[in-house]
Amino acid sequence: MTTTKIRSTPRAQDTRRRIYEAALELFREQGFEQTTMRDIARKADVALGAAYYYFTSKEAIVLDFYHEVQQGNDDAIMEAMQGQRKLKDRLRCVLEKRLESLAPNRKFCDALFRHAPDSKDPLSPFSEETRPIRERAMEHLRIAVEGSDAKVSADLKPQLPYLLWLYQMGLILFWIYDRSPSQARTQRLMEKSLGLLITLIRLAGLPLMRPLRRTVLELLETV
Amino acid sequence: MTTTKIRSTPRAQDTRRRIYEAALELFREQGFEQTTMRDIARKADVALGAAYYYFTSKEAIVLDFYHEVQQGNDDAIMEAMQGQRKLKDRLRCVLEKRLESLAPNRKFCDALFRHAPDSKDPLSPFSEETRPIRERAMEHLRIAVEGSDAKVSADLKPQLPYLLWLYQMGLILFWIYDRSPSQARTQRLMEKSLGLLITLIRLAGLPLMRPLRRTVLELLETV
DNA sequence: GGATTATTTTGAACATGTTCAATATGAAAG
DNA sequence: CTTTCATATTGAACATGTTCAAAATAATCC
Repeated sequence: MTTTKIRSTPRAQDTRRRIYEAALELFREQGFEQTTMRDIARKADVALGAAYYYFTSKEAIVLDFYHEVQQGNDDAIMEAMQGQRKLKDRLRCVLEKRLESLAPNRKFCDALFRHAPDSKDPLSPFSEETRPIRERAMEHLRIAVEGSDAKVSADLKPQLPYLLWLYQMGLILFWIYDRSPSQARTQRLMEKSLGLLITLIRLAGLPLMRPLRRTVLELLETV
Repeated sequence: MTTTKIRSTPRAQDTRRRIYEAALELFREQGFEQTTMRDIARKADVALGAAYYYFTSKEAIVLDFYHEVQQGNDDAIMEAMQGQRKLKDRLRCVLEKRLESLAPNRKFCDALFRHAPDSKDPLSPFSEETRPIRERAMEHLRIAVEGSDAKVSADLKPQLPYLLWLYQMGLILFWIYDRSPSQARTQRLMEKSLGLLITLIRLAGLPLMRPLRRTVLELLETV
């Protein structure tokens, strides 16, 4: 990670951790925007500059958090998928676990999408720098497909994880800004869109759809 | 518009205009981020505060620009569509004219999407405040469909302008960050995606697709 | 243990978006 | 022409993300 210092004494690790945790707590309470780097430093009992010694920017803290969450949820996702064979159920596992793990910190997840469209920005989900995170997420989705009983046409299969990842990011984005109680709308959207997705994947397998499928794949090539 | 002062003397209008034009020129030269409100004020020969007397924020200047561009291109779009009957061609007209009108200022259009996902933000393309702009754009797309020889199933028709608008916004976003020479990739993407779009609309008309179409429309209801 | 070097910590300084109280300007009224 | 009042303009002040040179601390070497 760009934001992680490799050489560091245990004491430094501790300071870093203190800053990280102070930040998350404040973000959780007041949101990302409302929280000041000065607030964070004060709460962590360090000088302002220390925060920047350990994190390249305010947003980098959130990225670290995202990275950690993903790591911590690796096993949970795999386990949840164990019993499931149907693609829809397997995908739902991945999506639900992902949202679940972000949930306590939903309030500041919007920071993750701040620089999203610019793939040159190191903090964008599409950037080179965040590739490891992205690929790990895609790997889960690949496994969800692989371990299911769904038939996927051979030419679509290699692109599917990326497509599903896009879908997942879209859903997360919707969830972040979903103001309905308990994000019920996201839940509904997930059910409906999962159903649609499965139908589409199934339809895409029909011989009749071959030209259409080809067009979609070509399109992907361009993007 | 929130950013427009209604009561104002000709002199004020002139000052406003001066600030606006200084801003656009600087944005064009150095991009949105790089340009300082102080730069703008200096170039317009006014004090810093004056800029904020006329515009609620730096981004509001860009929004004004977008508004103006849209207005100025109304006729051009309608004219361009005149001769065309095929839906694909008519849509291409709308998209191309839109990009064309933004092109000289492509460099700072990214500011338009800065607050996009938060529909509560006044500057978001999805916000209540930008509704007039959005509806005007959707109207163009509605006309593009209406005046074409394409058959659209009755239940899809009312939602189509919104869907097309989303599509258009996506394309603009891609275009803004398209680093290929002359944005050739956007051009390719447009052709391919337009083809896909037409096919989808056509397919959606088949009786066989009725349940699928219903699902999509339900999905839209949720969003 | 003292000197040297590397790491960590500090806080002042900077840049910039934004606010606002004070002032200047010009139009309307008397 | 002076007074009055709304409008327009000013620039200082503020908040906050970020940088950086200097100081403090810890680790390493002789």
